[in-house]
Amino acid sequence: MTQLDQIFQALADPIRRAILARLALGSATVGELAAPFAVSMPAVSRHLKVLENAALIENQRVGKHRRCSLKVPALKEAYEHLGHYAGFWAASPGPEKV
Amino acid sequence: MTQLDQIFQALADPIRRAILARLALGSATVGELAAPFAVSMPAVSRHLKVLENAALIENQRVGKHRRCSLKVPALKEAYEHLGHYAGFWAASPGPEKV
DNA sequence: GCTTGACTTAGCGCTTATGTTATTTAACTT
DNA sequence: AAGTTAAATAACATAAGCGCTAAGTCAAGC
Repeated sequence: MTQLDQIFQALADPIRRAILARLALGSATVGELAAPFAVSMPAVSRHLKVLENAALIENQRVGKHRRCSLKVPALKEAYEHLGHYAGFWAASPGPEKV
Repeated sequence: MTQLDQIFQALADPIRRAILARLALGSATVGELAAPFAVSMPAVSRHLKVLENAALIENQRVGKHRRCSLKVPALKEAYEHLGHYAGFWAASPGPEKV
């Protein structure tokens, strides 16, 4: 599984995307990240591991908490991959009124 | 599974990304798309279905061939989703020389 | 109308993903 | 030292993903 595979795979889950969106506002602990979701903490812990393996986040212990934060380069890589297709929608306005 | 889930899920496979890259050059039949890969035609057929369900491609029968082509809006949607994070790498140069 | 050619669908096996609860680890608290 | 809190890991169940071969569909050509 390549890096890009892992990144897109990680992005393919709504909880994980929500976690990234939350982290875009600033770092957070695992508990804080888990709170909004109706899944158990272990489930969130594993989502975080998926994100970490994709290099989308990193974390660091702070006392008994673990503080997670966004890791930008992987996001950028995915963005730039899709950017190869940018010519298609740059050329034409797109389906905004379709 | 949301649309965005399906799009990113579809993008998480190297064969499917290669198929999209190929289609970026122009439409192609299923056989043409399958040729470069060391997997069976049914496998490619299912990859195409995944891409189709994600609205990343569409296809149309032409005689006994099926001609596939890129569907831009879904691609754009994924791109724009990641674009929300663009501020992060726009602000700082990024790890190009790290 | 039967065959050929281009796919798709079905059925199977294997691996990966996701969730749960229970247990463990690690670090602060008293 | 014992307890509490934060999070990870283990063990398990279920579902989904991806591959294959074999069989079905459907338009073209003879």
